[in-house]
Amino acid sequence: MGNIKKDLDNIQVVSTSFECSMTADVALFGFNEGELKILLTKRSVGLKKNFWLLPGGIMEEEETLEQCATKVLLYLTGIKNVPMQQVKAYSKLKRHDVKRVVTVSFYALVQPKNHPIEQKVNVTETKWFNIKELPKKIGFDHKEIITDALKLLQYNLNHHMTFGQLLPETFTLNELQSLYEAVLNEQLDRRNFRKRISQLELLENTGIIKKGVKGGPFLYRILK
Amino acid sequence: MGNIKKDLDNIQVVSTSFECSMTADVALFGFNEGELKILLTKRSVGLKKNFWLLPGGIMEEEETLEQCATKVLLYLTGIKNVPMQQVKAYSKLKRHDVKRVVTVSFYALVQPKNHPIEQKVNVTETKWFNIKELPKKIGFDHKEIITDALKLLQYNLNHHMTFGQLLPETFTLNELQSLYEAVLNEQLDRRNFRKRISQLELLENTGIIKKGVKGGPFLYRILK
DNA sequence: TCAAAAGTGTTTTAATTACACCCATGC
DNA sequence: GCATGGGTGTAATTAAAACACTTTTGA
Repeated sequence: MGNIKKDLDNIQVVSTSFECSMTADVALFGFNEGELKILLTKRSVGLKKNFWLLPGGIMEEEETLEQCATKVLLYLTGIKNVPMQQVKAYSKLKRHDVKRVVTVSFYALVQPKNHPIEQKVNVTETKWFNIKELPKKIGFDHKEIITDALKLLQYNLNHHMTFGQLLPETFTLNELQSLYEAVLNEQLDRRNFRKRISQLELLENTGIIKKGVKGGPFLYRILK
Repeated sequence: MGNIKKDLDNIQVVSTSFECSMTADVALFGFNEGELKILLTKRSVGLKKNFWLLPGGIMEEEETLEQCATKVLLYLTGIKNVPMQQVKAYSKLKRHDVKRVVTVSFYALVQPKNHPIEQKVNVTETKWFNIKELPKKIGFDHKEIITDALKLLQYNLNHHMTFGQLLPETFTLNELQSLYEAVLNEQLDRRNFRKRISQLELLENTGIIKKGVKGGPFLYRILK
């Protein structure tokens, strides 16, 4: 744990305190074709060029971690206007190869089709991966970050029906159920699911029937 | 959100990246006389001399945030060998008066009687406060940190019966119940509580009866 | 017209809640 | 011996799980 005398002196924040680079990493989940996806990038500069990474980048002096997360997502993928949910801080000593970097992870939820990926500077490839089929070469500790983010997403969906922008503004109950099934990775009984959702009283039936799909399902929206 | 061109350049971690002081703050909970307590300190140096603060201090180059949390608790209070649970990162721009400081909070659980407070350098006063009777003048954003830590403690106790060292190694079921009641801030039915606990199958009856208390209650311990 | 998906209720089972008496111990 | 806390079970309620047929629509 280092030198005790020095630590004792430095426990107060003073001008000589150790400083550390901080980054925000974003686990961006998408829902598409009944599958839960996550967006990974390959960078053209810096370390880990041959590894898939979460969008992430360093925090500047005049921004919070939340703002940083929003910024890096925009700059690396062109995606914006997505609420961020903090997950966890990671501070292992050797997690970055060159220097000490502490990262704080966030997750965010979008529909991929609403956010066509913009190829950005410093990025060679950006791709949606099925959460069940992640690539082997994931850089840094981003595999662990993805796992932790998914757990929190599962918890929040299950307990508060928070699915952000994973679905369009109006959606059928079957679309909602298949989202639950993809996120929780389990099959659900249709009637029990609908009963459970309906007694939360968070949705309203728009009265509009979705066209182009057999059965003529109603579209629902989140109750304001 | 600052200068876009500069941010684009700096999204990679490079030698010129912004660096920031980081601290770990510890919400140390104690259980005593049927009440949930939290330990706050007044510092003799630095800012917020007239404010109560959580034990906390800056992270050094060669330690993780978890190690830092362990260290600051030891140096400010003499308390050691307590597992830490990460709660959340706080990164508001003006949260520290002098310079940019990002903190990550942890909670830990002890019995105050096992950890007599050692008056440490840089500390003028250290005191256990009933969680329901916190002082008005709490510095920085530590009030918010306490609230968030308590919520996580409540969740973890309720869902996983994780009460750390809040109780001695052996304890009666009534002691356990009154811990639950203090943490969750609600009354529980004795028979329903015991049924619920017993079907978790996490405790074992030592067969030993606790002396000095009427009724002759059995002592239990956590099953290994 | 037929294949595919939507919509809907009831029964069974499990979990939670409410509730009262006798026993053991310390004072 | 009596006041205090310890220990225990059952009935009632509520929540969760299992389960099948009819209707609607697109192809």
